[in-house]
Amino acid sequence: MLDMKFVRENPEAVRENIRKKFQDAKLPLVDAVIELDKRNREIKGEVEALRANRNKLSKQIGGLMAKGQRDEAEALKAEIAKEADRVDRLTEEERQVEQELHKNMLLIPNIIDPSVPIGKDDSENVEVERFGEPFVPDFDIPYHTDIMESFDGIDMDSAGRVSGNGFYYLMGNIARLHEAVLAYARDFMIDKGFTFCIPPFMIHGNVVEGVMSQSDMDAMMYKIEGEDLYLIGTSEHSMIGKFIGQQIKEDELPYTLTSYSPCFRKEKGAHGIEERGVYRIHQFEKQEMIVVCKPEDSMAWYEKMWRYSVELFRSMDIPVRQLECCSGDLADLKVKSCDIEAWSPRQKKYFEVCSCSNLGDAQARRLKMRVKGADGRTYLPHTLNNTVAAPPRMLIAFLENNLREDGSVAIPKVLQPYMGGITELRPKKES
RNA sequence: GGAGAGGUAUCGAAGUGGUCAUAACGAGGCGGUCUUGAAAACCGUUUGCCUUCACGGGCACAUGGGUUCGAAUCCCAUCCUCUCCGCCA
Repeated sequence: MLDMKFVRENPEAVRENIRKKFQDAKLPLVDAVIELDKRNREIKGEVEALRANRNKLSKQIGGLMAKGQRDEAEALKAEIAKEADRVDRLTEEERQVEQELHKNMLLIPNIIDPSVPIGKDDSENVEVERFGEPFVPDFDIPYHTDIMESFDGIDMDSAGRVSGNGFYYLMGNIARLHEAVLAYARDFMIDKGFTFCIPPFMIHGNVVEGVMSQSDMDAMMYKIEGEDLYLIGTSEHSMIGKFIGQQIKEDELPYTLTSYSPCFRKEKGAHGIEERGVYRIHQFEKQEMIVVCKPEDSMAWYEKMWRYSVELFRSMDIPVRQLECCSGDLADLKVKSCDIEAWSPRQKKYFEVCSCSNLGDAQARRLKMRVKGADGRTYLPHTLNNTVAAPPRMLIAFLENNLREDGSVAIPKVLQPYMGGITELRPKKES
């Protein structure tokens, strides 16, 4: 969400930004909010003068009553009553205009960073850099669920019966590997100086509105029936929501947090053939990193954060690349974002495993977070988030890249302590 | 789930229908005096948002409604916290 003052003073910049994101349908919103803002200020001017007068007279009534001058007090009451209708009407219109204004403001996308490449959709995202050799072995890599099955590590059939499509049972060593990756990712971030957190997995509607756009909310969030609670789609939601309405002391910045949570997503929309198995599911687990910092520091944190993901994946011998989101693929709240994609030797292409975003002050403004500066002024902090590791999807990359020709899977050194010291997984039956 | 108490500024906390909410008082922050420096003490200062060139004005006492000329204060609903009981991993 943008600052209304900014829109008022820079309407062309806001329009240009909408065009860069190929959301021309939203262009009329700019004139609409400027018109609503104008009307809002007109109403305020009038209604506030009326209120000022009423407040003044009411105070006089108080004085007269204290002195027992009832008649004079009644005369003033009558005077106030004359304006009451107009005040009520204007107050009602003010409420409506403000509501409409707020609704439209939520739809106008955040101003993207000048460095963001311009493009229509995800097909125009830009590969920035590769890390590690994208290696294709000379034997066939099976589909990830087949690899897992070779270790008796997954049961999709039961999950279908119990919970439906989009759920899974992980079993045995695959389940253990899933936990090992999370534990390793957690300790990796703790070693970087981040504070480990376990947040609530359900949050109130006003927090949901503060951290994400309406369209994301509709496509992602599960609501608990009969209560004002939603299942989180990522721990970012409860970790940023943590600061709702809070005044933050400047010397406490930056907050560098790493949170674990299960994530629940409706995943509305078509699922392609490559999204079978545990690639796109309604429930998964994730270790996340969150930074709340001064505005001038957010780009430096952004750079640091995506590099942490690269470092983590490289420590498990998984080749990755950084893919920068183009303007059209960037969610409305984001200033800049990139994906870290892992190499799939089976598909011979990269696929998304991490998503790093700088939200600027958009979430902070929506949540009414503020920082008290050393000079006494208050300002909005910037918020960032990035995936550390999100199994089971990241297990796809892990298994495909560590699979050997004999069907066994090497456990990288960094994960061995979390796997009871074992160095490899051996398939149940040799194939 | 039942009973009770409560939610006021950065924090603690007073205020129970008006004329100290321009939010008492205390702490913290900031500035100063004193000091070689620091601590202590003392003096001053310090809520946010909107609007205005400015003077000023409006709004906000968990949130949303209501009563009233006037609500932190009274009424209703919702959310949250604490205490006790019940249930529970």
